[in-house]
Amino acid sequence: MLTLARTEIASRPSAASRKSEDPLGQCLQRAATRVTAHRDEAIFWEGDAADHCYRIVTGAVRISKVLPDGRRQIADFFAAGDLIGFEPGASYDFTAEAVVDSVLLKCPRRQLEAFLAEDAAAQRTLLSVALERLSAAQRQMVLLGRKSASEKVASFLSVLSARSRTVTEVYIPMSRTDIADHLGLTIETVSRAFTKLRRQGIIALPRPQHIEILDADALHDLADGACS
Amino acid sequence: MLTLARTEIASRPSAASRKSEDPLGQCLQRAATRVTAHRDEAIFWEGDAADHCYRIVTGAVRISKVLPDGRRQIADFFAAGDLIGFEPGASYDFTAEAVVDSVLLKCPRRQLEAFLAEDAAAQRTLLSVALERLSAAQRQMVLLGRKSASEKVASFLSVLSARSRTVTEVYIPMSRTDIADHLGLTIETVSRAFTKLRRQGIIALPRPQHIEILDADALHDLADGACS
DNA sequence: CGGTTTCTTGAGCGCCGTCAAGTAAGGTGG
DNA sequence: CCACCTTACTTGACGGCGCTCAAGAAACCG
Repeated sequence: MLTLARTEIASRPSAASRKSEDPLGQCLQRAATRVTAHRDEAIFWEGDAADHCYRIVTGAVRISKVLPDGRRQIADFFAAGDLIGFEPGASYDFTAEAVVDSVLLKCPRRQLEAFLAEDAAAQRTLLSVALERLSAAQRQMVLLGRKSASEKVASFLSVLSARSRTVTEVYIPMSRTDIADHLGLTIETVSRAFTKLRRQGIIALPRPQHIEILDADALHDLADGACS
Repeated sequence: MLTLARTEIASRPSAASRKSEDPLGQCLQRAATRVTAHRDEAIFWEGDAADHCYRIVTGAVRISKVLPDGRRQIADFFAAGDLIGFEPGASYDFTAEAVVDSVLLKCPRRQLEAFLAEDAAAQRTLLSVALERLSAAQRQMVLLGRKSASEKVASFLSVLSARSRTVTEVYIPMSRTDIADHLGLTIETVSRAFTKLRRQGIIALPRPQHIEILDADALHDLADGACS
């Protein structure tokens, strides 16, 4: 089936996803079990005991927090190669759910902790990953706090295209609801922003989950807030 | 002078700020030089070569990113004991400025890197700090993306009081502009939110930079989005 | 005490959220 | 392959929260 391949976001060029800098790989290979999570299925919930870490093999995962009245914020999306659920405390402080049908390696936390205690290089890699994510989180804060709806959507597409294998043709695995909850908007506003970008000739939308970037420069300028 | 003591935010109860879990201390003591930064003075700029790390001795520091047209987002505030400027890449990806006159320990990055390579415990501590900050960043994303102006200000005061030595009387070292840029609001909206909390009897504002929390439960409920 | 900066308050507007309807896409069974 | 149903996305009208512009009040400092 070609569908599975198309539903994947390409891995980010982060340290952990490259074979040559993947000291966690051997640990996970030995101690981990293979699990699957179907579309919209939870991998773990915020507040659960953080007993396991997960490495995404195929698919895509969203991590989110929800307010008592249901308002949701998706902090980030992850793809093949990424590690999730390695927590500072005893319990997960966000919920992780599969965006599309996904396969993961499930590794006991104690096992990973023990491995890290003996392998300084692996620990250093994990520190780099954490710092990289912190950097991404800060960019997302600028987006959420200071960008307009159009700029938010342009930024999102910009990041997605950078992660994508094909730069101009980008497949969007997540729903408009997920995009809205990631950008601090409503689905209607996201949809209107897409339409606006299409009318400006910056993107084409052959199908809702399939965009083509027609003017990359304009998209990036808009994303970086360098437009009037 | 009592003023200096009053202008400090109390240190967070993070791992790195406690003496017993401070393996970085000895490294910094040996290799670091003492520097001062006056109110609103930059410690380093986004894009500069990240050659040094800093540990705050006294005072308070804000880290921020600015869009081309001047829109600013303050990602976080730091206080005595906190380490800033330890970057994943070759250059700083945010600007650090003193909120009040501050004293810092300036340590060459190479020195710290070398120290970390030999001390696994210190590295583990740094990983914990990074993960803790990532967790805080995710909470801030919920705030920026999904909370109302009143909820944002209530959350801010809630965090500030948790970090403060005295729980009910809280000193606010930063300006309304800083608060606004941290919460994704304007100074006018921040001011109006303060007034609203005062009229609701949740806080008192004897002076602009000095608040008293009269109803902690109501403040926390509002901060957590558990109100109508 | 005067000057400067910071904070507060007010009036009006605009972006985005809400509510509602319409349209397209996808999946299922005949 | 197509009718049917369900779900997801798009578009429109309207209102409200928060931004903009402007003035006034308070705090801070020499």
